[in-house]
Amino acid sequence: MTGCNLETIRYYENIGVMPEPPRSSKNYRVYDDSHVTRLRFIMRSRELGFTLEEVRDLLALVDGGAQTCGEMQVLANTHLTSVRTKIADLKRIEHVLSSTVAQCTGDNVPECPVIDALTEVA
Amino acid sequence: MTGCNLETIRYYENIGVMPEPPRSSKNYRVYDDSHVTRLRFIMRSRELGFTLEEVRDLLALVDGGAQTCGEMQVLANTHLTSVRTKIADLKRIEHVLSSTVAQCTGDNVPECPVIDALTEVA
DNA sequence: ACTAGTGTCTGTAGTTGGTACAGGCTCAAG
DNA sequence: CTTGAGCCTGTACCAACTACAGACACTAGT
Repeated sequence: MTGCNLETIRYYENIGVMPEPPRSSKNYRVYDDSHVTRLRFIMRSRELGFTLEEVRDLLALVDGGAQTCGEMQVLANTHLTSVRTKIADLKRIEHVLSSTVAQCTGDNVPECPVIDALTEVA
Repeated sequence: MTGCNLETIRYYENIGVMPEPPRSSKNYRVYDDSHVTRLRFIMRSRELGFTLEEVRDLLALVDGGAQTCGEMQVLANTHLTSVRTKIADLKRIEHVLSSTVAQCTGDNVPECPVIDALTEVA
């Protein structure tokens, strides 16, 4: 239903972000709509790059029943900041790599700007 | 000299990207300039986001003694592509998050666009 | 010479977010 | 009654390190 790997669901149960579902007579896990909703929430959070620790915080607010928009906003903004930091880091890397590769002749010669860039003292 | 964590150097030795250095009489590792150069090469590669597996490939070319600019260019370009993919992914995330957070009132109320965004079926 | 504090040595366990078995039970279809 | 699939638990594995534990070595101060 969610497309989530079965072992991942059990992993989430193990680390406590998914509740232990009731069991059938033969000890099979029996999930209902509430589990599906919760799993989707987790999956969506993960897709947006929240760590499981952050997901735990988000869920704690939701579970608390008294979550406020202000509290959620703080968590989302904190994460947003780290996403922006990662983008900035990767852009720096992209810049260095692309400008270095652009200097390559691509020839069958041992001299190479990429090696120079990796060898030079930063 | 490199600022690299000592245990990380030993880890690199363990996985074979750093050579086993000669030992002193008391079994202490004795490094020389070649080790420093190689470690810096690895550290710089890691800073640019190459995985250790990719570093291994880069080093294999360098060690081969017959590396060509063309071969290095291929490795660097492959990595560059994956960096650009990561940037694109993060930008999508950044967009969703920032536009969602922008709708927050930040008030002390339970209704929250962030929760809605995480709960909605993608 | 003695002691304290720091360094190195090896080896193993922990981290994150899962994935991939092994070995065993259960179930539905043919 | 068999075959193939599903679920169960528990453990091991991946990257790229970090953080010990327990043992030995070295330096400085007394």
